[in-house]
Amino acid sequence: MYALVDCNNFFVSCERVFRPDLDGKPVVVLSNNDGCVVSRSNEAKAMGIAMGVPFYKVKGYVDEGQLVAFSSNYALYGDLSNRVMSLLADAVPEIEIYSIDEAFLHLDGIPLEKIPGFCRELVQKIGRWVGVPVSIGVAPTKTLAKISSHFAKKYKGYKGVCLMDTDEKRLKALKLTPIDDVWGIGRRLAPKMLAKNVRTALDFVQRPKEWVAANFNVNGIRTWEELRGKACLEAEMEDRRKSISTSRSFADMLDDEKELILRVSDFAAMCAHKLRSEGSAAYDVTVFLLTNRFRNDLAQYFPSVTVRLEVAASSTQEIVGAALKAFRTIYRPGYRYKKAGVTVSGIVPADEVQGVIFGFDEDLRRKQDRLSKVIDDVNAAAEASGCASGNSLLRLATQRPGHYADGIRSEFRSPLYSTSIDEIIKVR
DNA sequence: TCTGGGGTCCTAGGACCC
DNA sequence: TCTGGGGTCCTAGGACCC
Repeated sequence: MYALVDCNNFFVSCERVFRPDLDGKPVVVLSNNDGCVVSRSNEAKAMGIAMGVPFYKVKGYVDEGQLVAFSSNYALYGDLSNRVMSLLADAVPEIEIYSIDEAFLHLDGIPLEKIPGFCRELVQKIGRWVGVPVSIGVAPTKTLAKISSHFAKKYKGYKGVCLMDTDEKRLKALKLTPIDDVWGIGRRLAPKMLAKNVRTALDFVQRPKEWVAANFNVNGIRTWEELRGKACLEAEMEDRRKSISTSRSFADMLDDEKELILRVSDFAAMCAHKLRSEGSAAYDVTVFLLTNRFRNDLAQYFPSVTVRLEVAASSTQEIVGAALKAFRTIYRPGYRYKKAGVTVSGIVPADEVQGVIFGFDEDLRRKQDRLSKVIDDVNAAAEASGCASGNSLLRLATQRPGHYADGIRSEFRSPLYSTSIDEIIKVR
């Protein structure tokens, strides 16, 4: 059996850990730049606030005092996520962390009759020790465990744990699950299903396999098998990410080349830092620019280009250098840019990088890597001591001066309750 | 006025090879 | 006049997820 552990309204719940006065009240958390609603308390959902709605459409409620909004605080959510995940990892032999707020547990070895008690204890432990409410769905496949967790979340009677251990329960749950709530059926497939008169998960599993194969690709067939109780999504135990991105929308549109160079340099430096922090190096550096797609009255331009390095790199100088080279080939004056980003891919372990290319300067590479390590160490020490936060005390001259969050709206940011030493002292 | 960010996988078509 | 068959790799675009 698989258990899917899912944190309820995760970002909102994280904010409430330090603001218990907000329990039972309508609360939302906003995306970067205070753009969209990305997490809602049950009370906010009940007000009709949709997932992903642009914030300006509901800001009126905040002004009237009917709704509390928070800018996103990823340092806080990341920290609480780590705490939840480590409790889970201690409880079972195998865990797959699926996202910041979800994990699959493999329950092999736990007798079926003990699973409900085991899961309820986990729910209570996480509630007591971290303060975040979680729901657990248990079923023979991951897709069914997802559905099971929806029931655990939706109906109070389950007390946070729903077990789907018989065919009877499975079919009943499938009947109550609209097809677009199924994991793997998204924005495009759902209308296609409805057009073919498949309205619920039960309608889908009742179709013959040949019908599924004729109408959908292998993912459709996998979803169908999973819903019928045959597990076909294996553990993806990849320990190394295949790509790393850093991108932001700007509070205002930018057209100045020099200003964009500062931003692209920052994004590239952040990618390089993330690469080093997991002991990786990358061959490919992609830069993209986007104009404002919501402004039909303005000229649109969405260029993207990838530069391939001869030898995988992770130093700030090399990644930023490649990103600026890429930027220069796509930047066109006369457009107003709303967003830019850098992605590094072709990721390999840093210690397997070899300088076998003719003309590759291994001595220079060693110096660059040593300099990057010094930059990381100094910046980490600066941040820990509170004299520079959120960004690098040490940075390249092509990066922006000041805080990296400058020029990005975050009007409703909560304090760094759990990761800033000053805040931790206050809370205690 | 104001509309996020970070990932993965699959597939079709083209380039290239023998 | 008549012009094969089979394979791999890469890429862009599309789909999905949170």
